[in-house]
Amino acid sequence: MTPTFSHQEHEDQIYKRWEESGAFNPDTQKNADQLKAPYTILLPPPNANASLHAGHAMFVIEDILIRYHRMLGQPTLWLPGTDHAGFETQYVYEKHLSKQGKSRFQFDRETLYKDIYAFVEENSGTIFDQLKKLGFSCDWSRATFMLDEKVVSTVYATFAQMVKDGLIYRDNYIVNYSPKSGTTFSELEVTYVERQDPLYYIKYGPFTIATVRPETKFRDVALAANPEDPRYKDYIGKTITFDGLLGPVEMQVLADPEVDMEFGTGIMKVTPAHDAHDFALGRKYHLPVTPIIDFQGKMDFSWYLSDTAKKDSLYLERAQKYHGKKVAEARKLIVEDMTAAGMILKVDDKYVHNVATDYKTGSDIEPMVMPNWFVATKKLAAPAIAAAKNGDVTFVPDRFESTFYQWLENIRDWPISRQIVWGIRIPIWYSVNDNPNLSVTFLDKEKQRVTGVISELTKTYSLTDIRSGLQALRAPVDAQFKLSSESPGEEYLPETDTFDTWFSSGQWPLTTLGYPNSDDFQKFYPTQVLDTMWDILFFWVARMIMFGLYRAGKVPFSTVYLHSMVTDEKGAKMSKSKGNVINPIELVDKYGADALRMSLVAGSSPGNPIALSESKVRGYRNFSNKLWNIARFIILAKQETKANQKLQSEDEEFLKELETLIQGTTGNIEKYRFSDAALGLYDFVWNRLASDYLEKTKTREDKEVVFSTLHQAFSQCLLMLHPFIPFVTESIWTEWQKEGLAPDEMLITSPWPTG
RNA sequence: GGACUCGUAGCUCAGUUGGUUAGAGCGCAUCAUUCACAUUGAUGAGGUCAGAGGUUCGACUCCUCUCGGGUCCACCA
Repeated sequence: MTPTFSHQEHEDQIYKRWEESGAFNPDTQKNADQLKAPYTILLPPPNANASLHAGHAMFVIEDILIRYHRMLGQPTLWLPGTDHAGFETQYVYEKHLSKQGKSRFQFDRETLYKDIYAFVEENSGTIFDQLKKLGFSCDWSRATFMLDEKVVSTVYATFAQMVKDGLIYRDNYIVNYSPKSGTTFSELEVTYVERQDPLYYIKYGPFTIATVRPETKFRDVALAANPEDPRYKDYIGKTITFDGLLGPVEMQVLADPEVDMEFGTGIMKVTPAHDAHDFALGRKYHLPVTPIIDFQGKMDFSWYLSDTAKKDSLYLERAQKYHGKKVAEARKLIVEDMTAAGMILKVDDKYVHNVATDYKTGSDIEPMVMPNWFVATKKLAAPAIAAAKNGDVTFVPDRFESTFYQWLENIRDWPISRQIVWGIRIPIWYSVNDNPNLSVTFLDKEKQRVTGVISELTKTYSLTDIRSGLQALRAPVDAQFKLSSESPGEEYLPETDTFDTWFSSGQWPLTTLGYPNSDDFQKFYPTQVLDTMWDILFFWVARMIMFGLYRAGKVPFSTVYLHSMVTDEKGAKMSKSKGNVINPIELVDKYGADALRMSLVAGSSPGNPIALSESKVRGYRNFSNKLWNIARFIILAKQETKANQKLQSEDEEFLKELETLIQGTTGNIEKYRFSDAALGLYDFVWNRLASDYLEKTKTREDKEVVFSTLHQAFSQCLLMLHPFIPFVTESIWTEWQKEGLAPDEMLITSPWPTG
């Protein structure tokens, strides 16, 4: 044995031996007692084309649990997989395209999908190799990709069931639309940023209204004031007339108690098409929805320009000037014109408000009305709340239980359609005969983009050409549709929207285990622990609980463990822009996987951040070396053991402490106190066993007693340390096997000490 | 605006239902030895446990308030 432990020399071959031994697979795991309850964890699927970051390394918690339960002799399954990460991946691919001077709009959706698939395939696989470097004992034979056939078929079956149960509906709804990304975002994916914008006080006949968005004024459909407001009482229910930039305007004044008398001037305009609050108000009072911004984020005045008959040339000129301009640009022009016309009474330059932005690109979100597929969530949420209340699912740390309720009790319906190609297509088809007003965008034979209404387009193009060049289809909210994974016939065009990523990943426990009839599902569902970071508690964990209960009638896991967020050494969140990202693989190469694993576990507690630093990793590398040298010392001190050895009191006391350690470590793992377990072992081995007992007994005459005590104690420590630092412990075990100091069974499948 | 969380040694953090002189790692200082390990060993310095008040025989631990970080949710045109 070398004087220092060289992780490079051992880690890869140890991993190979574990894998070849069949230990990772519950069907071939040698020590599995099939009569015992299986133990299962699903690895939260990283993006297929991702590479490892420090957050993934935190899944070491799962490896500890898996290895511990494997050593208890349970059939143990840690099922890995990868996510297609719809939006994320398409975004990466688009950047890749733009480097080649191309854009996604040059491809029909089917070709684009195939290209992205190939791209992902080429860039996938590295994440698994990296997880292996960390020593993760996943059953790779069961690895699942989010777009695998078995996943898609289960997702389709769930969707069909939900349609049948009336949980799916189509609606025109105000959504968070990002013109830049060209898709809708859920409430969770929108980031609000504080910003200072001018607040304009605009003259509206007898009133003054305050707004940061003067460009939408042309499509206001009403005014609203608080019924208690004495300033406007007399106007309520009346229609007022005044001159706007595009001619005379007539508008009704509504009374609504939600209007804040304190804000601005106490009277507001109502623009249902471009504001969530106004949309709700519009619904309440049955106001028309009148858009003025299109899906490219440009001003659309065609509603005004289409009828030029009775309009003043000045008005027409203005409308033409604004038409087709980007929102920000149009706002500038409109403010100029309003100022010139004396309509702007005051501008508050210091107005600070929160603006919704696209969490990915940072550009502004436009609230827009569009047809969407929705999941009615109330009925799904109720059983999930009940499951947590009656303890079917518990949270570590438990304070997350209340945030879980808070979210589920206020859950909103979930828009599940995404206007992107990369994902699982919603299995819906529209008959062009039944739906003459389908709006369609496709590439013709010359690869030119054509957009129009299907009843018109079919006069010029064949349906086959439209179908094969299809990019996007927008069906009216009341369109007739057919649910089917395959095309139901010649006259059908497919829905082009895909499911929100979380719609499929929310079914991960069902899809990976083969709901409803596979052996795996019968055996491993429900799983035991779901370990992830708290940031996706709602996105993902809550959805899995809802889907699990909905389809299988049981929560998919009994414990939700919310592991630490890995930060840099100063406690700051790692991010590329800050330049403080620590690459875990570099640390593994330098100090070994064990050292990194210990660093992430020791001193971390669930739900709280954990600071990672190189010096900490170095310290735990030294611990690996310490173990290695204790093992060497014991080999050198090897003695024939005699029967009826007489222990001295220091031996007995030492072994008693070992006993306490075993109980403590076991208890700590069972209670998810991994840091305590790891630090307890660290302290015992280094301080009690090596610095204290080993040093004190060097001069003892009864060497065989000392040897056997040390040998026994250190063996037990190796067993208990194995889930935390598997490589060095297994390496030592192998050396000891050569010396006849360890049994033949590999450490990974050796029995956990019972004390 | 609402909720959660943290504030303990220079740094990063433990401190399990309140109980004797508050702990670890790293860093620092001094010394030792090449002994299985210099990726070592020994010794040591360093904390009014953010502040104030309260409950208690007793508070780092429980309660209230204040100050200061962090996170999440909601969001007023």
